[in-house]
Formats: sequence, C-alpha cells, structure tokens
Amino acid sequence: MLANIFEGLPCAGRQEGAGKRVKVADERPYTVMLARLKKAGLRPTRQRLALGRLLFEGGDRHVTAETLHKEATVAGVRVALATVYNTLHQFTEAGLLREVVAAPGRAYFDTNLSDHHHFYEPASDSLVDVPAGAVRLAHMPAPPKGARIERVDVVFRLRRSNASD
Amino acid sequence: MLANIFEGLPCAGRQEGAGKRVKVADERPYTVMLARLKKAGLRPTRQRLALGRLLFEGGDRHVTAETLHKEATVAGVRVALATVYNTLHQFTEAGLLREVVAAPGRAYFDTNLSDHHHFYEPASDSLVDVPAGAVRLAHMPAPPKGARIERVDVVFRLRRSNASD
DNA sequence: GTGTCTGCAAATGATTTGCATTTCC
DNA sequence: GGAAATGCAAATCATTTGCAGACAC
Repeated sequence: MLANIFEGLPCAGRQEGAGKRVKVADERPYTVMLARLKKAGLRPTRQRLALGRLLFEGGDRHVTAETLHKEATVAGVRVALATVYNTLHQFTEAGLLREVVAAPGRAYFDTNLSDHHHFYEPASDSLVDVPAGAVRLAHMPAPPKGARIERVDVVFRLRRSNASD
Repeated sequence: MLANIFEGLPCAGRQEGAGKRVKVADERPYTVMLARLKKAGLRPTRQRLALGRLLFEGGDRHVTAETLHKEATVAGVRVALATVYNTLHQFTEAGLLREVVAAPGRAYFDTNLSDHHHFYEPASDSLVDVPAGAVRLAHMPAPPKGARIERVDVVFRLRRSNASD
C-alpha cells in the first residue's frame, strides 16, 4: 500500500559526491519522488520529477494542466504544456492522481487519493474536498445489467449566499 | 423550490384525437411548446420551437449540442450549431433543462427535471437516470462559510463487467 | 544504442463570438 | 421600426497528436 512507499529509503544519509552544494535539504524529497515514480513504472525524467514534487509536496491539491504548468514555469521548471497533460494522465493511470469531473470543459486532478467527494464553487471555479465520512450514501442503485459501479462521484455545487441575498 | 413551469399546461391528459389527419394532431404540441416558451420569457422563434419539441416530446433525454443539432437536421429543421448551443443554455437558464457534468469535455442537457442522479458509462459515453429515491444521501456536509449547497450531483461511473469478471 | 520522453507547433473538438441579415412584436 | 434572434465563419479554449531531437537505462 501507499503507506510503505517511503519506508526504508536511505533518506538520511544520501549525499551527492564532494560538492559545495547546499542542496542537501532537497535531496530527500527528490529521492522520495524518484522511488515513487519507479514504483509506478514511470521513468523518472526531469519533468516528471519536478511536476511530481510540485504536486505531492504541498498537501492535498486540485490542479488543472494549466495551473500546474504555470506553477512549474514560476518554479523555473521548463516543461511543455503537452508534457504536463501527458504527465497528469500517466500519474492518474498509475494511481498517483485522481481525475475529477466537476466543471464543464475543464479537468481537475486531485492529489487526495482517499475516499472523498467535492464542493464545487462555480464563481471561483474551485474545488474543496469533502471527506467521504461526511456524505454517507445510504443506498446504492443497482447498475444496469452487464456493468458494475466502479466509482461514485458526488459534487456539491455551491452558491455564494450573500447576507443581502 | 423549482416552481413548476409545466403547471396548468394541458399536457397531462394525452389523448390523441380521432382522425387520421396528422396536421391537427400537430397543433397541440406546437401550442404547448409555444406557451412553454412564453412562460419562460423566451421569444417563440422557429428554431426554439423546433428544438423544444425535439427535446420535450420524446420523454426523458440526454442530449449534447451536437446530437440535438444532428437530430434537427435529420428532422428537416435548419438551425445553426451555434443557435443550438444558445438555445440549450437559454432553456437551462429558464429552468426547462438541466445541465449535467459527467464526462470531461462534453456538456449534456437533461430534460428530466425531477430530482435524480446518473449512471455514466464511459465506453458508450452515455447517461442513464437514477431516481433520487434510489440513492439516499444520508448526510449532507456543511458547506463552507458564505455559501450554500445549491445542488448535489451524484455520478455512478460504470464499467462493463464481463461474465468472467 | 535503443526505445522512451519531451518540446514544439499544428491539429482537433467543443464551445463562443462578431457581425450582417432575418424575424418577431 | 427596433430589439432580439439567427446563420455563418472565424475565434477561442482545453486538449491531443505528430514528429524530430533529447534523455534514461
């Protein structure tokens, strides 16, 4: 399971050859991401490592290809938008991300893999996680013959409620 | 709640008058659609009437702009795709339709206004209604401050399950 | 080396927009 | 007649694709 991916990695004492690099603090997350990619069967390329770190070192996040690309650019990582799309899909297929369909015409990718649902606020086009425990689907409908329910997505569409509204 | 737009419209007792002439039978649906549009504050133009009839005279439906446009063309109604988009949005705003976000990159419009949810089958890109009674959300999460939950959309994502699966 | 990635730019698909023309009240 | 709606084509937005060059193993 996920929990053990990081375990047992030589995180503490991993130092690059005799450099004056002060990047030592960066070494560990890098190594972690490296292991994660390998475990997922993805070649640890420069951009996958960079995008992965942007995605997974910041807590739970909801990104679009565009926002992640912008982030990468700001962080000084040169990566093509097409590569960001590729990477997001590869990560999703590898089970590192979850795709969320909440708004028309835009795909979100969620780093939170635990069972949960979403608030969606159209005004700001933003997503907020709703832990599955807060929803409780009391009853599941029977799927059509020949199919089974693979996943349930609940989206709570919000509307701003002004005091004056 | 949803004010029922259909209230008071003579669409309940659906008995086809006698006679083999079809022209007369066409009068009524036309009139109904006319009234519906007026009630919604929409000018009853040729294409709104035609699209409206295609939409609402065939039971519950899930259309995309493209499928509806194709239908109209087949039915001999000349209407621009852009107009179909406009009309779908106007109908939605007027409460005649409901927009469903179930698949990335495609907007569906649902003529079923009753409280319900959806099965979505990616393989065929198709939607099937799930009556709200079949779901029972036992618990609603508290929305973020300053917002209220306007609508809950539940999508049951299906996967074909082979006999051997 | 060799097969996999990446960058770039062009292609695609869905939807929108601008504007001259037509339609409705 | 004048506002609103339509048709058409071009524009836009998100996403994908094709292909030559770069990179990982």
